[in-house]
This record gives sequence, structure tokens and C-alpha cells, in this order.
Amino acid sequence: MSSIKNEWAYSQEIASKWQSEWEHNSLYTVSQEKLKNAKNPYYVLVEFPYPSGEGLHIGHTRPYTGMDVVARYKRMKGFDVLYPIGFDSFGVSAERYSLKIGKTPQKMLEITTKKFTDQLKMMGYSFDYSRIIKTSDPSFYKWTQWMFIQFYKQGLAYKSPLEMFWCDECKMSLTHEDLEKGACERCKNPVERRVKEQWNLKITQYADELIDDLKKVDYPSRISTEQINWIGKNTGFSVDFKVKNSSIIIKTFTTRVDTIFGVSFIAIAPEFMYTKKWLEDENNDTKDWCKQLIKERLDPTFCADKKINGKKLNSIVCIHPITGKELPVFIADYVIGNYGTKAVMGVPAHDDRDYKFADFFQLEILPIIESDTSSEAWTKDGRHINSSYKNILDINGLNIEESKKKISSSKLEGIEETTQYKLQDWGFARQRYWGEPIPMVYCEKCGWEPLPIDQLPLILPPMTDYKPTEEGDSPLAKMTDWVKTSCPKCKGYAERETDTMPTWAGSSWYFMRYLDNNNDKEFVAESILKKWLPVSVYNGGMEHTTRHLLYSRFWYKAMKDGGSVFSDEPYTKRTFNGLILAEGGIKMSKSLGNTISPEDLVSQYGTDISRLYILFLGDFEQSTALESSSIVGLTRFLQKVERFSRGEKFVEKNSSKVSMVFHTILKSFNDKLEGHKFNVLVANLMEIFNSIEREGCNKKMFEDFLKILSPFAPHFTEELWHNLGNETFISKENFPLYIEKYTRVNSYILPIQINGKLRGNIEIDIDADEEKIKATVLNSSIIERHNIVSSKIKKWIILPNKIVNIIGEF
RNA sequence: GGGCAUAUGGCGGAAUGGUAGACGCAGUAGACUCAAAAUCUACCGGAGUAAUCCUUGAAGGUUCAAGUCCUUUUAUGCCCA
Repeated sequence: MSSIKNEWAYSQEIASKWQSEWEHNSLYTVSQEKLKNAKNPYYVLVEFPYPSGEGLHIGHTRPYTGMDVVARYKRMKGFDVLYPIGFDSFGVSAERYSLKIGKTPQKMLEITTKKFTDQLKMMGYSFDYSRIIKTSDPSFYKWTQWMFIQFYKQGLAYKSPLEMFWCDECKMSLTHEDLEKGACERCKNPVERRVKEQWNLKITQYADELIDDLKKVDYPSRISTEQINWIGKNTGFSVDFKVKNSSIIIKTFTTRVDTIFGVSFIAIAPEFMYTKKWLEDENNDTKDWCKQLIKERLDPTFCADKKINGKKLNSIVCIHPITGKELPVFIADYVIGNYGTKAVMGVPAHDDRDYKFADFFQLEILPIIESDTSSEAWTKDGRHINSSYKNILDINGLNIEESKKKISSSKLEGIEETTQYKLQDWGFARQRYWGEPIPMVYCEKCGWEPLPIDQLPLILPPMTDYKPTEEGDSPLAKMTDWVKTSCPKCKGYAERETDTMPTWAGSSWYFMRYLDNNNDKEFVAESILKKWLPVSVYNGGMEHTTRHLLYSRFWYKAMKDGGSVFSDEPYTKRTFNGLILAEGGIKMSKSLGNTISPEDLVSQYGTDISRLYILFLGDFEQSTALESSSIVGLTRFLQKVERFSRGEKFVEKNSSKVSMVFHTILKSFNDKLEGHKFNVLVANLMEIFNSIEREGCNKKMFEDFLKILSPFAPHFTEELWHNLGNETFISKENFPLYIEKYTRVNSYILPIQINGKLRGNIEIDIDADEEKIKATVLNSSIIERHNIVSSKIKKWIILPNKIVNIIGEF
């Protein structure tokens, strides 16, 4: 990798030395006392890892290092910084891994979390390690269960038959959100549909608030947009079509209710609730086609938009809600099966896909807006025609918006203004062992009852065989002794819920528990919640900005409505970081054998160089490939700083040049740090040092330089700080302040443009006014060189300190 | 198909609408050395002896001034269908 012989291999020793010094002096630990009395709380949060057996991944080091710099910087700026870490230790990954290595999850986690913690310390992260939490600890999940009960009492948790997807490979039920392109997101295997009675959380009740409150937080627009898209709010109308000679109603959703008189058929998705029943009366051809389609649709590569095909259901017809006209019903492949009502009203004249469909089946194409629909659908606005029926409704002559308004105010039976969301309620149950037991019991007499708080935590019973059952029931169902219990209300016989919570449960609120991790009376003391929430800055990957962020925002809002927390949003500011890719820009994976672990880096280059390297890779928000060449430069940089620290080049007085570089960069430091421009900051540090090395500087400036460098290279700078005779910790020092007067020098170079093109520079006095600038320019060689005749100058643009532009015909 | 990003030297990447290429890597020349490594000095987008001209995926536009703003377009990536 590097052709440089690495003298800094020994920085491993230095790193360990300072790591234990910090630990012995509890430098980054925030005592509960201090937390309660904090004057300037600043809460830096990073997404906590799932403690996999492989240990810390290089991907973790990017956000953790970046935010460690922020935390260290903020501390030096006088903030009371909380920078905690923990483990998202429940979940399928943990369960599968422990099955694989043949250890219980509890035993496995002891090993992996120890390993993780050691590796985090190895990287020099200034986490408060005394606040480590694990979501699978009973003392933690007691409160997850308590919160679930609160939600139940608030009417936000309910049990209902829910369409789930069964992954036979993972032996696990998945929600729609766990699917990736219609396949299991974990193993990429196709899934099958199953309906199962299970717990849900009413996140849809908060859909509008989750959109509206994005205004109250500081999220990058990319993240807000993704949240809004995920919620998928769509306002329109539901239109009911009765099935003739049946009590069944086909509910359709449309954004173009004004085309109601143009409906010539109804199209339903094969997944529609009654499709199966109706198919019984159809011929085998239709049955097989439908079966095949359902199967095809689960294929990740299936594309609904391209195909237009369908089958007519001969056994039923629908009734138009206004005209009473009979309409044929089709199963159509262009109707989406997992969104909305799974049924649409077909208006061929004014919808492209309906048009193609009707054309194929030779159905009536009746224009209800003045237009030519002989060859394609008319989807633009216009005056309505053919749109009245008796004295029930008349929208002839109106345009789309006017028609919608009139229909809305007419209050017609079976037509209702409604808002549809893509977001569905949160299927809050898994048929797995390694998760929080849902603290509910079922009593024949009283129905579902939550456990009283004194019975919490409901401990996950130890099991040796926790493989899921073939039927897809939770392994806990096999623990009959555990399942049998008494009803908290009537004391009669009752049975426990055997489903467990999904992984997203603990991660929805873990950041609160850091604040009061040993409290066994409350999840967090109220005064602390008020002081420390919302989180100041929460950084994580883009891949978590939909589900995790949305779930935890919902969780927080639900808690707020339950009176447990006191602000509208959990995170003031959300930031994100790009992925780290393997060399060549390809994904890092074990199968490709191109993985590099943090330990590989540290053992080769030492902690501080590894930290600088990770930050110097590129823009924090952009995905970046590991590009080993820059490591040589960073190694040289620290070596040169070390050499300089020996003091031979220290001078009495700093030159104005070195002061200017130092203070100009320091001036922009805060903004760049808040903007997470870590790569630029590292470059700026080198720039300062290049100037220091060239010009020399006094000891004070060099020490200030070390302070600025210390959030990036904390061990290295502690060592040099100490070698310079200081007894304190550099990470406890105040961050240097820039001095405005040093950022200005007596004269500066002013670029001169002629007709917008750069033609040269002049050196000019700092206080020169426009007249003086003009005179200097006219006297310069530029004028002569470019044959400027002053009488032909039409206009001067003079921006002192920036640029001069001379406009004219030359 | 929809949404959102991104595109700058040989490479990684900098640039509140105001000197494009900071910083680093690689490269070239020189110093030191018997020699090499390391280190130091200078150069380092392209054309040209030079003056100067050209250059931020492509094409238009706004502006005194565009990598940056607007329109169209191409390629790549991510998310959703």
C-alpha cells in the first residue's frame, strides 16, 4: 500500500496509553449529576450498531469518526456533550448468527459486544462507555414493553388479520415494508402471502403530522422528500360500486372523480379480497391466469407498467353508483396489488392505461371532456360533456376542478372525499424468538389485557430450541408453561401472546435511555428528558432515513400524546453519511474478498492516521471508495508535525503571512465542521501546517494548531502536547478563537477582468477606494497589453476585495 | 415508468454567482547520497518559444461575470413502482 516505512506504527502504543489515561480520568464520561446540571447540553447521536460476529465494520467508522470530531470539538467549545453508544442486539441477524455458532443469543452477545466495545475504544472514540445499553437487556426492554402498553391504552395498538409475506428460507413472516422488490430483503428469496392475526401500531393516524412536522426540524431536503414519498399522501375520492345481487361493495379510489360518467368497467387486482371467491365460478383458463399472475408479481423483476392484460369475470357485474348502469368487472394486471383499495374505476377516455385496456377488450370509450379520444386518452383539462344524470348530478360545462368541488359538495351516496396513504399501519409482530415479548395476555372472558407494570419486564424465557416452527408460529408457542398464565383482570385462565416485537421497536426509542440508563423507576427522569431532548444532531446512513426515522418519529409523537415526552420531534437535526465502498468503487463483500476492517487499518497505520484517512476520503455525504494512496500523505503530515514539535523552527514572532493563513482558516472552521466538511478540514489543517513549516511560528501558535488538530488526531496531539511540557489533557483545552485583525493584511491581489474574462492582477492597498482602484488599473500593464482605450470603457464593475470587471468595446 | 442525487486534471477531491483545479496522491527535474530509500527545492489541465488562447459530461439561456442559477439532453448511482 504505502512505500513509506511507517515510523508511526508505534503510535499504537501511544494510542493505547492515552486511551487508558482518558478512561482512568473519566474524560468523556458524563456523570448523572453532571447530566442533570448541564448548562449547555449538546447531544450528538449516531446510529447504534447491531453487534455482529464480524465486529466493527469499516462502514461504521465513517459516521463514528466524523461525529467523534464533532463531539470533541463541541466539548472544547464548552458544551456539555453527550456522545453515547449502545447495541441494537435483538433481531433476526442475532438470532441466526447464534443458531449458526450454536450458542445462545445471550452468550453470543456477551462475546460480540465486548469485541465491539474494544474496537470502538481502539478507534479512540470519545463515547461515554458507561452508558452502553443493549436493547435485549431486560432492564431496557422492560420499558419497550411498558411503552407498548401505553400505546395499547392510547388505542394505538390493535390486533387484526394482516396480510403478511412468508419467507420459507428464513422461516419468517415479513411485512410489506420488509420486502425488497417483492422478495425477502434478507435472503432475496421469493415470498408467499399469508394472512395472520397480529399486532399493529396505528402509524397511519400520524401520517399528516409526520409530514407537517418536517417543517419543524432541520433535515436535508433529500431526507424530508423521502419521508414524504414513503408516506405517499394522495387526496381523491373513494367511489363504491355495488356488486349486483350481492352485499359486496367494490371500493375504488380515484383522483379523477370528475370522470365518473365515463366509467365503462371496473378493474380489480388479482390480490383483491374477493377475487378468490369469485374465481370459483370462472373457467380454468381464468383461474390459472390469475394464479400465475399472483406468482409472477412476487418476482422481483416483474414490472406492472409494461403489461396491459386482464380477464373478465363472467359471474358478476357492478352497479354504477349514479346511473345504475351495469358495468363489467375485470381482473387486471395493471392494478397494483399492495396499495390502496386494489380496485380502480376504468375511464378509458381519460386515462392512458384504462384506454389501452378498453381498446384491447373493445369496451366503450365515452369522452366526458370535450376532446378527441379516437386514438388515445385525453388526460388534460377541459369542459365536461355527457356528464349529468336526472337531477342527481350535473357537471356538464365545468372543468376538472369545478367538477370535483361540485361532486364533493353534492354528498352523493357511495362517493366520498378521502385521503389515501401509501403508508400502512406498522405490523408490529414477528413470529420469532429473539425479540421483546409482547406483554399482552388473552383471556376468554376479558379479551386482550396488558400486563400490569409490576410484572414487567416480561422476561423472554430461555429456550434451547428456538428454531421457528414450520407452521410459522413463534417458537414461544412451544413453551406451554410460559404461555399459560392468569388474567390480570379476572385472575382466570389466560394465555400469553407468543409473537415478539420487530427489531425496529428498541431502535425507536433507544436514544432516550442513554440519558438515564440505570433508572429502574422510569424509562428516563422527566427533568432530564426536558433538558436533553430533542437530540441536537443525529447522524446515520441514508438507508435508514425512511423506516427507522419514520418509526422513531411516530413512536416519539405517540409518547408525546401519552404525556411521556415533551417536544414534537425527537431529533432537531438529521444528517447522513455516504457509504464506504471497496477500492474501485464496488461494494465491499465477503464473497468478493475485498473487505477491509478497521483493525486492518489500525494495525497498519495506527489509530490517528486511520481516523484522518477515513475523513479525508471524500465528502462525508457522498459514497466513496477506499483509495489507499492518500494514506501516504497523511502519514507524512503527522511525521512532519512531530518533527516540527521538537522546536527547532519555533520563532519569537509570527509573520503576518502565517497569522493570516491560520486565522483565516480558523474563521471558517466552525461552519465547515457544522457542515460535516471533514475532508476539507483535514486539507485546511495541512494548509495551516504547510504555512507554519515554511514561515516558522511561535510555540503558542503551534500549540493552538495542535488543539485544532486534536479532535481529528486525539492521541497524537495529546502526546505532543504533553511533550511540550503541558500537564493537562489537550482534549480538555479550550478551542482557539480566530482574531479578525490577523485575517487582514496590508495589501492584496485583485483580479482584473475585461469583458468578463480574467486578464491579470494588480496588487492594491487594503483600504483603496474605487477611485484608487480605477487609477491603479489604468496605470497597469494590463491596459496596454489589451489595447484598452479609456474613452471606450462603458462600465466599471468594482468590488473591492473581490474583483474588477471593465466593460467596453475593445 | 416516477422521485432524488452525482458528473471538475493521470487519480481522490476543493471552490458564499467573482482568479477553476485548494489539499493529497501519482509524475518530471534538481539537491543530498558510492547508490537507493527517506528528506528537501522547483515544476506539475491542454496548446504555444512567448504574448496569448482553450478547458468543469453535451447543447442552449439568464448575467458585467456561470463549475455554481434556468431549460433541454446524456451517463452513472440510490430510493420507489
